[in-house]
Amino acid sequence: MFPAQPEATSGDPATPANDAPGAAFGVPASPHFPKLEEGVLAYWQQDGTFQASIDNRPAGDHGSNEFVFYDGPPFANGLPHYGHLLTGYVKDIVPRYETMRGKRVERRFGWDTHGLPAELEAMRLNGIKTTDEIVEMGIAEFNEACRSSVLKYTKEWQEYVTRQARWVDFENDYKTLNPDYMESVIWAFKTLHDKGLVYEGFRVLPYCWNDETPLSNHELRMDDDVYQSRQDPAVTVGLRLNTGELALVWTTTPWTLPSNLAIMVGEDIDYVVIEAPVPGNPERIERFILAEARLGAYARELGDEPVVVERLTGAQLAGRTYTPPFSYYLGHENAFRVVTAEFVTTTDGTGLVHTAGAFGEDDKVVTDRENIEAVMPVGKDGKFTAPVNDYLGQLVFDANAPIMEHLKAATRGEGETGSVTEGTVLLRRETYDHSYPHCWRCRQPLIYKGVSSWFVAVTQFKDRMVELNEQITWTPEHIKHGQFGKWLENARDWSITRNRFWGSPVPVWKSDDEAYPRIDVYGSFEELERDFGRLPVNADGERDLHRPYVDDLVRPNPDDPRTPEEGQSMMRRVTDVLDVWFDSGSMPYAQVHYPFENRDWFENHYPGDFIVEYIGQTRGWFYTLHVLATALFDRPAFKSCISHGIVLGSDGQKMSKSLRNYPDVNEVFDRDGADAMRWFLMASPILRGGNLIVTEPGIRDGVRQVMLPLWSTWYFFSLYANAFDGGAGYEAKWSTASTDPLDRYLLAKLREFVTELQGQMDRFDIADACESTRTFLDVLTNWYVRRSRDRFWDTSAQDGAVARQAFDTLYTCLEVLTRAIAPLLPLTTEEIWRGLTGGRSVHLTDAPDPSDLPQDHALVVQMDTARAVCSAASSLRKANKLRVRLPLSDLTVVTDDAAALQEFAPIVADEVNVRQVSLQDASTAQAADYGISQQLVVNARAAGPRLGKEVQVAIRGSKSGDWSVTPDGDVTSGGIALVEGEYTLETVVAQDGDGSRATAMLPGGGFIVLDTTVTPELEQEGLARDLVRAVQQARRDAGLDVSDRISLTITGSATVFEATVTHRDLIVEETLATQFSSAPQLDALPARDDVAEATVGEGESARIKVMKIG
RNA sequence: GGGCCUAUAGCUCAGUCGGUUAGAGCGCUUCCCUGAUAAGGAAGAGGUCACUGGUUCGAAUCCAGUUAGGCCCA
Repeated sequence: MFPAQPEATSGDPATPANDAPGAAFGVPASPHFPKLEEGVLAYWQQDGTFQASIDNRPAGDHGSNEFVFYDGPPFANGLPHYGHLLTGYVKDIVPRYETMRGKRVERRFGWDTHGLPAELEAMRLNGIKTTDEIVEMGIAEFNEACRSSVLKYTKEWQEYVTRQARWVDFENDYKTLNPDYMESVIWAFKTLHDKGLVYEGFRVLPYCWNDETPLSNHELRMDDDVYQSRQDPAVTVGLRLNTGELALVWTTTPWTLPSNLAIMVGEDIDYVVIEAPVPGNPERIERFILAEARLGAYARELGDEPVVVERLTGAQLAGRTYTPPFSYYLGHENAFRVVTAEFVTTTDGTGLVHTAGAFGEDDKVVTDRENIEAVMPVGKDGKFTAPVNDYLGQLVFDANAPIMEHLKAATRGEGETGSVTEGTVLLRRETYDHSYPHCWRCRQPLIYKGVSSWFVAVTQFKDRMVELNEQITWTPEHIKHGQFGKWLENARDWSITRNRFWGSPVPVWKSDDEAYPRIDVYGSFEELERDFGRLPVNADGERDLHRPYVDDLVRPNPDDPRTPEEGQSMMRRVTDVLDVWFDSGSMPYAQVHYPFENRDWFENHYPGDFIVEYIGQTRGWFYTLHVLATALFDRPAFKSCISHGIVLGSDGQKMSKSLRNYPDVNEVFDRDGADAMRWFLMASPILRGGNLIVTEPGIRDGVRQVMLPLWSTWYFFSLYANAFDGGAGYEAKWSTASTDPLDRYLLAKLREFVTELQGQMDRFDIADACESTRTFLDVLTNWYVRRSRDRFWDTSAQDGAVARQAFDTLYTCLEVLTRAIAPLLPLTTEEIWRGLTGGRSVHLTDAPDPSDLPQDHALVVQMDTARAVCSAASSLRKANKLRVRLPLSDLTVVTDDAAALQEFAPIVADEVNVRQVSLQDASTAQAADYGISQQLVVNARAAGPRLGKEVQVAIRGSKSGDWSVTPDGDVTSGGIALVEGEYTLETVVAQDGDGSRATAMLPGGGFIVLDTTVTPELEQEGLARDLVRAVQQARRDAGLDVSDRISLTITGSATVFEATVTHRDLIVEETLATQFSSAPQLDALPARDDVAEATVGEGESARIKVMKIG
């Protein structure tokens, strides 16, 4: 009996709506998939199927049989959304598939735990806003709050992931906050340092002087009102070039002028030198340089039409030197030159930009390029420090006023000038309204400021990164040399430190006295213990590399000969923590605590075989994995990568909780199920890099197109296998021995499907695999099962041998199919496969081997032709208004190899309801018979290269009929001679035919002719079939089971009566009537509830009464 | 402002090496079929392959530019 494993599902999966046709011994006609899925999930849980699927497969020597999958760790301080589910499904499908292909695939779940989001959440929960308050609260307590916030939703995550049927190991997971993980991370830092690939420098960031902390760009976008309108003073200052002119620069941050290091110009911008008097000093004529496009903006100071003395481009200006506006950094190496920069525009200002290096991101890039060392005379409180002694202790914004006063005084040659240099001129001061960033916490205006940071010198090995990228397979392909490749080519050094609290520590200890410099870098607990005499331990006495415990490790500076009493300097850790991306990029080795453990394993499992994340990770995880892999191991970190697109809400916008523009995840699980969602996401273009709009109808579509057909086939099988031999049932077996053409076709088609599917899965082409599956299911249900139905209840001939073959074939097909697509629909296939075979789990089996199935491509092609014949014939019936139940005498099929279709003639005859299917070779068909003619088709692909332009003439000739064939077989079209292979001659038929027949072309060549003559005899049989149909409907309406025997009464006109007499056997057999009577008088049956009325034949009325017997 | 991607039926998307009649699913209209299927079949309507120019005997396809949208960077 099927299902062979009734306990596979818990409870009764049948829906209440399904009581009419009756469940087939426990297999419901229309299952409630979510409930079915929960049953399977419970079974896996209790059976330990997941672990068994791994244990089943040997790892091989040095893990040669392992497929290595890296889980990109999510940050779990929120609940999972569709994006997580999407990657989760891919992260499940690929390992499941590889497992069934014989590989051992360990899957460890990973958690990303460090970083700013955790800190912000902890600050919010504790109602604090500044880093000072964190220190006040205590770093230990604060970090404890971070730790609990990032692990807050792990339980929910586990539930979601389990519900989506993703098999992943939560017991043996990795967390970036584990001491072992962090030890590997500092090992990586130290290794990079030993290779000379990390250095300390400045990083320019938005900086809040009030909270005394740099902000991330992420924080800049925190609120819409971070950018507020603000009035600032703007000054235009002339700086004295070595060639004598005054280069005019414009800035809205006068306070950066004391730190000026260079002037930037646009290479292709046109500049002019003009002569004009100095404002407030009319006798003093100077030569000024500014962009020609900006002349008009300075008409007030320079005159409407100033005398242009010289014109030159930015490129010509570059290289000149000048005297800085203030004298603090006079003599600074490489500084005070005119340099070119791409971002200089002439939309405002003067077309010359002053740069102070460490007070702007672009500025920093340019000064780095020019080897100008940044200066930083502004302290962490935003106040000036040495050597800018004139404004010492003043907040930079407050210093704007005295700075401008000093410039003005120097220009006029009177009053206090501070440290303004000789010859510097203030041309204009104005007030400027602009959108300016403010701190999202304290609302004070931010400044851009260089802060100390450690960098990975990516630029040193980026060429190697580009080379190693060639070894990676990307999906979609264009990522390789596009988004990712371009990013690599333009890679900059990576700032890896953050002046924060919750993260892996920067393992660098520095002397606290510059007089006795020393730097120590540590890469393990052991090294720390060696130098400090103890390990960093937390309050519970456990090894812990987090702050503040690691900061407690302090020791005297060995390079300082003084004694502690003499004030010996101490080695103290730099207080920064590492960028969280350093954590996640370290995941391949850190998750196994390499190199402290698992050295051998790691060496043989790196690079990983496969990763998947969304396309934005080309700048994130994909990138940091690649940087660290290249720098540390000179290998790529992964061999193959899918970067998928973005999941959008139903309105095409980003998913947003407030807009409620996407269906709730749990609602979908509860209503449609995890396999339905899996199918929806996996069959979509999102895995090719496109975007995806999540809609409820889209999800249900997959259920209707794939899951229901698959299930219905299984239901059909179980229904009739169990009903076999009067209910005794038939134990179908795995067999490919059937000689029936439909069976052979199905198995050959199945083989081709499995081959195709595996090719797609091997390429991780999941979307195409889904499409192939959908196409095959269509063949299975809408051709094979539909055309084979009567064989399944034909238990008469040869002791039911016909039915047995059909059952065995369908069993075999379902068994192979469920194994083939088990990764794509793991829950549904599990239920079916277990019901079918009684085995433990489809996921413990091997993927199907195509060679177990018969190969017969010719048969597949022929059957597909037969299907085309049926389709064309149906179209003719429709055009001639001849219903399919009305039998016709003949359908003639004329094709090139008609004999090959002989085997399928009965199938076609039955499908299109004709008495006879005549087959005729095209070569022997007489033109006169059907009004056929020949048509010339030019093969442009073949003829084009030889004929060139002439081919168009030949094509026009073939279409207009201007072509000929000589008796010798020479073909000419449009006057152009064609040679063998450049043309084909096809037989065509007039598309209409005359009154007694209808003709139609077949898509692959050939045509069909349908005899449309309706004789009285055919008319009568058609009527009888109408009656059968009406009786079947009556059976259904009466709620009878398909195998119930009935007593049948039919009444109607004389025409109806005669049909029941002539076709009594047909009616009785088709409707399982063991008692039958009919009468030539409609009213012989009264019009009552249990009597059905029907219109049959050409408008004849009939009454039908059906009664169950026994 | 820069880089990358996308633009094909009402909707969502395929479209191989450039080959002359551009496909699928969904939706719509009409008809048909139904002893598994909340189904199925057929026909029909629906296309300036975003636009402009170029290369070519021939362009949805290759090239350049334009427009619109998306992602990332600035």
